[in-house]
Amino acid sequence: MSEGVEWAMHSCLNLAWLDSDEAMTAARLAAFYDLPPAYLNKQLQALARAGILTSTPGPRGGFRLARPLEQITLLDVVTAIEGPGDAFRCEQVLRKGPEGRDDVDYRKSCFISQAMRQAELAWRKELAGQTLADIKAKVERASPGTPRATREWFARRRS
Amino acid sequence: MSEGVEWAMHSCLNLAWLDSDEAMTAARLAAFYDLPPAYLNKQLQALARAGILTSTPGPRGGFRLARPLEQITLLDVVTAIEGPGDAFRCEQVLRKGPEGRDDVDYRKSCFISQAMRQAELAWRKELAGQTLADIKAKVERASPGTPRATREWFARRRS
DNA sequence: GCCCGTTTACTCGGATACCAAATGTCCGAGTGGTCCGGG
DNA sequence: CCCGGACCACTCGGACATTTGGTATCCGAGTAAACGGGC
Repeated sequence: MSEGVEWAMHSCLNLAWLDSDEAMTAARLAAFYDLPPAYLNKQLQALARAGILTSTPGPRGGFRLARPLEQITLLDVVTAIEGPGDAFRCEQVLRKGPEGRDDVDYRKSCFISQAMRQAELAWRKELAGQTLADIKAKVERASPGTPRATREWFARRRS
Repeated sequence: MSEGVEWAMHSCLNLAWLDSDEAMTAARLAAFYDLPPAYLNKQLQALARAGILTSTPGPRGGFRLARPLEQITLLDVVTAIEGPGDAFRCEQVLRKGPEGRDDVDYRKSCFISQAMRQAELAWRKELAGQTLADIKAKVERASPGTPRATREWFARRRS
């Protein structure tokens, strides 16, 4: 799985801890975790394309959350970065076998494919069951100073 | 996910349909689905290292199942091919943050990491809940001629 | 005919190329702020 | 002092390198069978 998933989730949390009326630059968000700025920008673009963030160019521009964290599941973020395809992609090897037929979609009929799909479905269900708001609440419960510290760090780095 | 997982599972099923007292060559198993022989050999080696297959060199050598299908879960095959690592590998980006500490294992404490791990756990649980014997039974129920046809195909290709 | 040593052909196993995708970087289009001149 | 326009700095967005891992291939070590000669 791509590295950008982790970056995207943490950056979304940071965005949630900032005043939502001001946009945050990709460069600032990258500096917070010492990440390559241009590459994080690429990931944030993916989030924007997925409708999770909104992007505004020009001075005072940047990224901000497109909707409240309660409406952003972990699956949303993963899908935005990794794409909608399944991790296990059935290449329909049965078609090349001696009994293979061209008019059959083995992604549906092959029992191995079905089992793998079922497992990924369980994975997706778990991810869809947790929102970033849940994560945010857990973090604030474990270390209540995080929101204030994060805001202050970005304010100090405004220079 | 690697292509080899699909190849490995189908090849294990084919091995199960053959007389288990004779080993089957990687080249024959590859020819059944028109796969690159040397590359399938590589995947079968991984299965052998994982203890799923046993390999014997020399003439009349090849691969055979190391244990009955009932004791081979889909997770076993996936782990053998993909390795034991998680798909989502937490790079502990929090450590590089302003509040990051070197003596903390963020793979354990980070709530994002926990959530992703929980989802993968559900995925693994689904895979571990199904054995190749279950798949084999489903196939034989859907198309009972498969075992005989497979045996005959390999017998005909013995030349 | 039977046994044993040699040859031989066949298999896995790992070392070696190749290629696609993830990772990382750079520059241009576009926007909003800012500054300056005029009223 | 207030307003309008031009300039400018800043940001995203996509196009362009680089590196890593998956894909594919080839050749050697080792083994068991087969063969031939001797008893």
